[in-house]
Amino acid sequence: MSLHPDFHISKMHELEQVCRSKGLPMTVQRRAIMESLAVRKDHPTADQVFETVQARIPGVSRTTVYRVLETFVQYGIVQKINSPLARARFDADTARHHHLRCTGCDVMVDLHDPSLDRLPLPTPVDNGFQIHDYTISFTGRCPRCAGKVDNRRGV
Amino acid sequence: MSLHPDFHISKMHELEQVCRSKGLPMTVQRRAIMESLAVRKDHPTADQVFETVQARIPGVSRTTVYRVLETFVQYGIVQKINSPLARARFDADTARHHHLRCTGCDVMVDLHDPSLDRLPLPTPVDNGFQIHDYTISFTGRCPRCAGKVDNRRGV
DNA sequence: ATGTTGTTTGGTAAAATATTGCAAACGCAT
DNA sequence: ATGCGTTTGCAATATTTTACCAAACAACAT
Repeated sequence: MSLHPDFHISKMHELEQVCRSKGLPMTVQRRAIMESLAVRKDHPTADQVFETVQARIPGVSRTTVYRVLETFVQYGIVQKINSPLARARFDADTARHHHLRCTGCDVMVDLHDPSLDRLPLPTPVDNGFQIHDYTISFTGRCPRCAGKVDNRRGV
Repeated sequence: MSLHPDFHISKMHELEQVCRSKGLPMTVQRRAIMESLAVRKDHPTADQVFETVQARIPGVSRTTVYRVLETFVQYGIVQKINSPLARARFDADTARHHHLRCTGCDVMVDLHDPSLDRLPLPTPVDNGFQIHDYTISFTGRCPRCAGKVDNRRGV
């Protein structure tokens, strides 16, 4: 377990703090959505979060889940993560870390590795880009898919 | 210009070779789609490619563009690249390189930097992942957006 | 406890994005 | 030119995401 075992608990505290300091109401939906995301170690799409939240709040609207996730991203307590697939994926861990995606089953997990967190940031050269941050996306095979062939070559 | 100035020309040769060796017909659509992608320095979505191709082949179908891009990805002559946004983006450059995305306008450009291409690959530890490859996604501000505030915080 | 206020939610609709099935058209080798 | 297998375009469909607005809710002050 690379993450703090009580990660989702501290994440709920963070949510409370942000809501309080920004004057945002702490709704049951926001609570359930954050907890559903923070207890997972994969990086679900908005619809996958919706399915999980539905089990806890039967009448919840899909719209709400999409909207709340975007709100969380805007307040910096959830991040959208890099994926070449077409759907956005979300991650409650906003500290710098990296991701492993299995090219067999598309599962995504975290990689915390301090030695990868101190890459020298490229400086603005010919393109003039000011670089602020980065994440590394590793691709490979999870243990369950190690034997199979890729279902999505090149992705 | 970090890429070879005749990149799109050699890319067309590569397409011809792949089609020939795999027995794929070289259609005008495939030619136009590859060229439309290869001449760009940004990394368009399938629909953006469709718009460009439309200008050259007025009756082209959106379906064809989506389909051909996926075919190119399967044959390894185009890659889907990492983006936290919801839409898949495509890149005709399949050599290892990295990407810069502006958090202001979402433009994506390449970063070729050999010193970033030899990162030590993490070995399977507790998670058992066999890592094959990686790309680094840098975020920052392009020259045009350097002064503005982000339109998508945290993305 | 109760009311007030501003925000959020749910539901519907629709926009945006992506995929499928099939007949007609096309590329390529002969 | 002819024939074969593949690709294309179209139309329909599926999937993912956003917009709108009346009703419900959270927070705070009574």
